[in-house]
Amino acid sequence: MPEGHTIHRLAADHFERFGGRPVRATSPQGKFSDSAALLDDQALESTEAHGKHLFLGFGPLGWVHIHLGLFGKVAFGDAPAPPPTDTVRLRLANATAYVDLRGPTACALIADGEKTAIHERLGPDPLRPGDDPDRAWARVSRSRTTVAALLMDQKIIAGVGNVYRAEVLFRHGIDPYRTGKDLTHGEWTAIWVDLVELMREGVRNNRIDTVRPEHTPEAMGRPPRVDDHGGEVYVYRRAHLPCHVCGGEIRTAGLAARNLFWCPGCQQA
DNA sequence: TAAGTATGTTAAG
DNA sequence: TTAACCTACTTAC
Repeated sequence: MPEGHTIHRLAADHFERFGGRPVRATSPQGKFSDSAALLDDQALESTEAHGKHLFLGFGPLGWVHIHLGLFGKVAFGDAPAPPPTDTVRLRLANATAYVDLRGPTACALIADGEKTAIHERLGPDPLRPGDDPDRAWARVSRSRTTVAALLMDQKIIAGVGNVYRAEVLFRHGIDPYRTGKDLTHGEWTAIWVDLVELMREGVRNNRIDTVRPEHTPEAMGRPPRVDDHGGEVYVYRRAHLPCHVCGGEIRTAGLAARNLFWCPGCQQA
C-alpha cells in the first residue's frame, strides 16, 4: 500500500526493529547481492522517509534508497526467519526480527550526495515536520494543469498517491479538473492541513481512512465497505456506486494513466 | 494457463 | 501518450 504514509511507517518500523545494531543483509533474489554483502553485519544507524522514498542509513557506507513503486511490498516477521522465497530483493535480519523487501522499483546503495539530489527533486511532504505548503503553492498557483494531476506530481507535493488525491479533493468539494491557477490560496492551505491530519492517521493505523465520523457506515445506517484496499473512503475505487453523502453516482475516468474517482454532485466546478 | 488489475515512476517516441 | 519495469493476487477460459 505504498503512498507516503506507508513509507513513513516503514521508516519507523525498520528503526524500531533493526536500529542501532548490526543486521544480517542478504539478497536472495540476487539483484542487490553486492550491496547486501557490504551492509552485512553493519549497524543501521537511522531511517528516513520523504514522500514515497525510504532511506536506511548505514553511516559511512551510505544509504539504502528504496522506492516500492506500484508493486513493492515489505513484510516483517519475528525470528527465526523462514527460508526466503526467490523474489526477496533484500532481507535484513537480527536475533529478534527479519524484514523482506519484494518487487521494489528502486533498491540501491547510494551516497549522501545522491540522497540530497533526491530530496531536492521532491516537493514538500505533509508528513515531514516543518515542510512548507507555500513552496507547493508557488507552483500550483501558476499552473494550468488540473489539481488532480498536480496532487500526484511528486515535485510539487511529495507522498500523495491515487487514494489521498481522490479523497482529499472529495473532502474539500473540489472538482478534480479545476486547474492550479483556479484554486485559491485558502483552498490549497486547507488541502494541505487536511493531508497532514489524514496522512498522520494513515501512519498510525497503517491504512487510509478518510470518512468523517458523521458519514461512517454506522452513522449513515449503511453496510460496511466491500473494497479490500484497507480503509474506509468516499470515492476511491467506488465507481458507479452511490456517494455516501449525496447518493449520486461516483464517476471514474483515466487521468495521466491512473484512475481518477470523484462525485460530480459533491465536487462542483 | 492466461489475462487483468493494483495505493508508482521513468524513459522513449 | 505509450511502454516498460517490478510482484502477487483474482478472475476467466
